[in-house]
Amino acid sequence: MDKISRSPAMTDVARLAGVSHQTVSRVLNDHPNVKEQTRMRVRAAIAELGYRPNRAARALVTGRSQLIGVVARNSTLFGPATMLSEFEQAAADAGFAVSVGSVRELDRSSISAVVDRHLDQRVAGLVVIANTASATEALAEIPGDVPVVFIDGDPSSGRPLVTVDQVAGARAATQHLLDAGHETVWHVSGPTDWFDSAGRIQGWKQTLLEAGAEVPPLLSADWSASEGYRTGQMLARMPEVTAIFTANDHLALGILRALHERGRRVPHDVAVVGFDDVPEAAYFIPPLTTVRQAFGDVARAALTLLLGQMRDISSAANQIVVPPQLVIRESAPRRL
Amino acid sequence: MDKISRSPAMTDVARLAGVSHQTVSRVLNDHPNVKEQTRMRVRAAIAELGYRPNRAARALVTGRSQLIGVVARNSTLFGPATMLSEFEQAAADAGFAVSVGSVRELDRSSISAVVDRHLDQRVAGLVVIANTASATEALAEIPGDVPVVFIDGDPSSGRPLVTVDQVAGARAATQHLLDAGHETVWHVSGPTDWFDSAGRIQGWKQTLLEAGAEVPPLLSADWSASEGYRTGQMLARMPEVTAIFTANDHLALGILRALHERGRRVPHDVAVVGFDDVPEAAYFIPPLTTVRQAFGDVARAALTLLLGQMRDISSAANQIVVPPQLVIRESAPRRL
DNA sequence: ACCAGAAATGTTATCGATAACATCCGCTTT
DNA sequence: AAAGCGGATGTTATCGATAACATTTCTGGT
Repeated sequence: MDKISRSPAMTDVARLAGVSHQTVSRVLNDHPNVKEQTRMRVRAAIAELGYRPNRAARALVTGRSQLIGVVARNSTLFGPATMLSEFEQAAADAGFAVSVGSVRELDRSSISAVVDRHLDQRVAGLVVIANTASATEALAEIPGDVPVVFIDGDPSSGRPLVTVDQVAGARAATQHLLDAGHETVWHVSGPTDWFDSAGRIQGWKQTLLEAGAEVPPLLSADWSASEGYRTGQMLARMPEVTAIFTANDHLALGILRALHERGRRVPHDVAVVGFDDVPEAAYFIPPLTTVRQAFGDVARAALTLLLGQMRDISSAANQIVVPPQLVIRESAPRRL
Repeated sequence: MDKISRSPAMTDVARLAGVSHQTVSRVLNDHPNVKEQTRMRVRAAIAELGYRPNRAARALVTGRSQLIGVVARNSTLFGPATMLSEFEQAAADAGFAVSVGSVRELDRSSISAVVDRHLDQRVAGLVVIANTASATEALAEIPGDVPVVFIDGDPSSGRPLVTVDQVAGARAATQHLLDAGHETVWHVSGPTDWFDSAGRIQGWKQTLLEAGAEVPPLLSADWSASEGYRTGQMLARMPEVTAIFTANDHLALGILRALHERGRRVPHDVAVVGFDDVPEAAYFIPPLTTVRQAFGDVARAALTLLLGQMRDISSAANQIVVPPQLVIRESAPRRL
């Protein structure tokens, strides 16, 4: 009757199987020195009782849990949200739970607080989605003995990091527009303190310089359709603007509307290229040419790096760069 | 020197403060029977050592952690993603970490697996974002002694639940279109096994019936712009269609494009109302009239219910319904 | 000044796992 | 046949907190 009162513990399994609890532990951890027959007996007992190990107890004694802590800025932006979702899925497949600690701002003290909360939980590893420089500064808060991987952080930090090749994506977008016959390409960037933005600006500028094209003044905005619209209202007034590369698809959406309102046809008068390939980009008016980021690949690569560090903490300092892919649609066709 | 070797534990604090570890525990848990002076001494010792309690140890002895488990379908859909983000923020403010366990499908066995993983972690409570009926079935898997709140689930289940009033939102949208002078309103719904979809369909139909308007055949789709486009291609061919209410904004986007391609002007020929009010809805062509859901309110309400149950498990069975809000823009103005 | 009862603090047991060490057993080796 | 060895298993200590109970120290009332 008191069998029901609480979930079974290792000793209950041991008693039923007629072994010591340590042997049960060995079976659970695939220790080699267990006789096959004993192993099966224990397995049977586990199944019969519906035993499930208590992670808290394990975490207490090993000092590490089956939990991966993620530090991210609280946002519903497509990139970060997708990244989180993909990472969570990858971690689940590997048997890890994911504890999300989001912060309103990526400043040092907020990050420090979230990291501390994660360390209290004795997380097995940390993933920091660090899209601004301020986040990188906070890495000082993270002790050296806990595995960490940065997603989207500062490539020059030397820390293990996975990121999409923003420069290459921007180059592909810009080059595509030049190849279509435009004299130059205007760029509406994201917030300049984001690494993503910086990489895209760099790729855009480099491509123009190499092609000997004029580099127009940089316009920057946040990531919203709203700012895209505001910026688009200006660009629409300038007849010399025939090609625009925007730092994400939502900005592009706002720009498309501003162009539309001013009677400038896309792509006849102005060609537009976005970044991200949000699922609805193919249904903008007109369908958006954009750069797709393989968030799933990034997430899986980050997990792989993290698992590597868990096995051997000194295996750090690997950096993985995932290539993006240009998706050509009507807003910027191959040839006008 | 071995001070550095491991993070300080309660006994270290106790020694420094000259009290027993139990007194430290009392200070930490705001037990009333501690002299003010002792309390301060302990606090000082805590600060000096940078002591932070080990959650695993606490979870082991209390059988419950400072972790809230969320079960959600893996998706980047605006609604679920926003909900998760908002809930995480609310939980963090209340001192809880959130462990996300996402599933590919909301079928019984997947949910059961995720719930088990959460229970292994000895979560303090569970939140199930249960937007389809199949998820509700799986509630049988959840033992009765762990606090649970459903978001978006089956209102008739009797379980504690927080949801947006989908019926009211759909009524507002439909009535708005009727008031603008349309004879009837067509509806493109989401997947019919979602509660959201069902509520919106119900509100739409009721409003038409009460107004004595004809009820057109129901069109259903998934939530994507792609399906919206496909459906829109049909609707655009039917001259009698002058008003469309879609189950979310992305569907509306696809429909807007299909209408545009066929030369049907919005709102002159056809008025369109969406649902969600995604941030970029104001920048569609034309800006979208839609129904805004207060996800933040839902998330906070869910947390409140959960905390209530943690204090007193029998306090269950509260249901909270959050009203939505019609946002009128150009795709369906007040009067044509 | 004394005693009861409450307030403040201390002691010991406990949660459920792994770590470290001890033991037992059967085999090979000499 | 004794010694040595390694595989299989058991025993005991341990992680760091809270729970339960024990003890000491204040109070206030007479």
